Amino acid sequence: MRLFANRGFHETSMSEVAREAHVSKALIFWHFKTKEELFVAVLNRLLEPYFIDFAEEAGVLDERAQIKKLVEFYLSFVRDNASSVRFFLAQMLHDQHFSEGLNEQVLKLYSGYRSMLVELIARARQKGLCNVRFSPEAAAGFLLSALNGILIEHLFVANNPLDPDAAVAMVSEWLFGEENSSDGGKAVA
Amino acid sequence: MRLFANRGFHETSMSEVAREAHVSKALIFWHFKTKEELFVAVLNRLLEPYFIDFAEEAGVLDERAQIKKLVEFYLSFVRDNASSVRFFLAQMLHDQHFSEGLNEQVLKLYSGYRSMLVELIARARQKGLCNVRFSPEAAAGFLLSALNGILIEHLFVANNPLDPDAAVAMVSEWLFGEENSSDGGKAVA
DNA sequence: GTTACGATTGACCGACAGGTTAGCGAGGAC
DNA sequence: GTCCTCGCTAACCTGTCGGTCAATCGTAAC
Repeated sequence: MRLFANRGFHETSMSEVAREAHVSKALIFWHFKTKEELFVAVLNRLLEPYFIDFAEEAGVLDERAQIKKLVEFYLSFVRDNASSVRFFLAQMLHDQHFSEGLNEQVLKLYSGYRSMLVELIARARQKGLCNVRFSPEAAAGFLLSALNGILIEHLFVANNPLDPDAAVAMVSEWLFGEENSSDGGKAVA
Repeated sequence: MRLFANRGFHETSMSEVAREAHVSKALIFWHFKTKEELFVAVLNRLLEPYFIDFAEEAGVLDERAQIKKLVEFYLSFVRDNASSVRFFLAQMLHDQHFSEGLNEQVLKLYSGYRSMLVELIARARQKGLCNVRFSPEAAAGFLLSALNGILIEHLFVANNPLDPDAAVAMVSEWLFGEENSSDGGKAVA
């Protein structure tokens, strides 16, 4: 996992994997038919932390708090798993047809997250908590774009702290009209 | 260029390059000392279209129009050069220390774009054209995040048209309070 | 104690990688 | 005509790649 994640598929040789794992190369080929098979196994293992049960975390929170928690969760996850996120991003960008299965899973995750957002925003608007003019779908899409933008800025601009709280504050302001004392915009920039 | 851009560094062999170029492999090694040297030459060639002179395009437009043009330009470029953008993104994500020179150049481009945005927003605010509350830096940062978010959605979600006009409309609304008839949010979502 | 079987190994294979080298052929200088 | 250089190539070199295979080890069943 470490080798594949740090150096990618083509730059990692089975001999290296065997050496680092302190087993013979032949043993790996006994457990996994091909290098690709091992790689997709690694992909799936690396993908596991991405599947979390948000329902249990939601609990008795109201929609506004749930949305904020969802956003905060997204950004904290990216912050804490930056290298993994970077790896998957690079993998999907590069071998888009080699890793079709991965693409599929990630897209499922992503659309799951989006639909949660859409539903939450819709309910919030119904309750009058949310004063944004767009449709829930458009608002969620816009929100996701912003989150992804923050994500890639974090990955590329080296010394970027990625402060989830500040971002959540901005989102709150935009979505709920909540004013907050701190300078919300600065962190995103 | 085609081989490296489509398949990446490690998946492209010098023999293939030679075959596609209808020359001998040795000739390539006569012109370029190593495979890496050829690759960075290719990178620089592929990067050329990214350097454009925006000043000439700005002309006599006011700040509001310039900002809109800048945003529209960014998105149109991404739309028209999607595969190139994808390649560079993947390259920078993957070999972040191998392609340090590339990283540097791209970052320079990026910060140049950002500072143009910052300055334009600052001037627009001075003239009272822009009613956004944030500092110009924060506004530009937020805007760039949104643009990057749209970019990666376009790259990953397959059938995503990336309509620059709709995005520009959204930006206008956010930045200048311009209302427009079309449903702006839909395209971004 | 023998058998059976899954786990494990070192030695090995053909293919191909990046890179080198000896030399060929055309053309300008003299 | 001879020489020299430049652009170019076929053939080759060495190392490593993904993958195979016959043989061995450990252990549980009988």
